[in-house]
Amino acid sequence: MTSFYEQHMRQIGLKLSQYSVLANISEQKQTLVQLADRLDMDRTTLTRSLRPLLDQGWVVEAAGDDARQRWLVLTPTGSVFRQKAEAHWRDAQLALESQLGREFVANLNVQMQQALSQLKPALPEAN
Amino acid sequence: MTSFYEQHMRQIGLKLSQYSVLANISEQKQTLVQLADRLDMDRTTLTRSLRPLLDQGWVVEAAGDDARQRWLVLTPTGSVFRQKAEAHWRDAQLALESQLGREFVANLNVQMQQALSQLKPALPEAN
DNA sequence: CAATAATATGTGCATATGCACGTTAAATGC
DNA sequence: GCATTTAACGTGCATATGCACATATTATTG
Repeated sequence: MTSFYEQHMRQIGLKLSQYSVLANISEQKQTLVQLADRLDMDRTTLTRSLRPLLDQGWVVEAAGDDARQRWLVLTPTGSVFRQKAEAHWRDAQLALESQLGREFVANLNVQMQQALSQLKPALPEAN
Repeated sequence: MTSFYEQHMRQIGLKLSQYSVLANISEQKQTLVQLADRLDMDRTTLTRSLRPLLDQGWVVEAAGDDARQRWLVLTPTGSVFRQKAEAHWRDAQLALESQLGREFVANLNVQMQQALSQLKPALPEAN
């Protein structure tokens, strides 16, 4: 399934993980750790997925009162690109649904969410 | 979920992928490609997962009439170890079921199988 | 039967990922 | 107010994976 999405996102030069980040940054500023928590991904992996988005100017880092933190903000350019990316994401979604059935995919999403929330507390090495 | 199984298999020094191979070799000889197909995994990844099993003497390579092929066979020692490994696998399965519910896991298995079989023909880059 | 195609396999290389460690800065304890 | 602990972050290193390529062997075709 991921390779399905990868194929579609490649058309605009994004890895799936990069889209995932872009889609969750939005305009409200967040810290790296906050974002990593939200995405259920490793903090250091996020650092690396983020780099290209910073290089492209879609995301910028802003300093706050706490000098350790780096606030991440989606730029206007990033916002425009994000909309474009979302269209491709929806294409992928539709293509996937045409293979598996709309309900099948919807069910799977619910179940994966459920599995994640129930398994996460049981894993000591959880992100 | 994989990390769940990894934890349990680590107790007998196996990676999940290695167990997966061991569990599917059985005593009937197969080629690398046949086994890779059965496991839906990349041929070259299988080569590498197999190495430790060969080193431990749980699997041996036998030559046949076709000099290109290497027939893979589970040894008696391997068979004994496999049974031990299967016990740990079942432990992991039970632990997982205790977290998610027995039916939930069963359903997931069915759905994953279904998704795989329906998606695979649609992917040009499928293994 | 020679030339070409197909098959079975290993290996180099690039990439994604997570953990251990280091560094800087804030918070807390006494 | 200084010492210690905690927090936020980057980076080195190890590993798993898949693709591209190389090699050897069998099949096919003219």
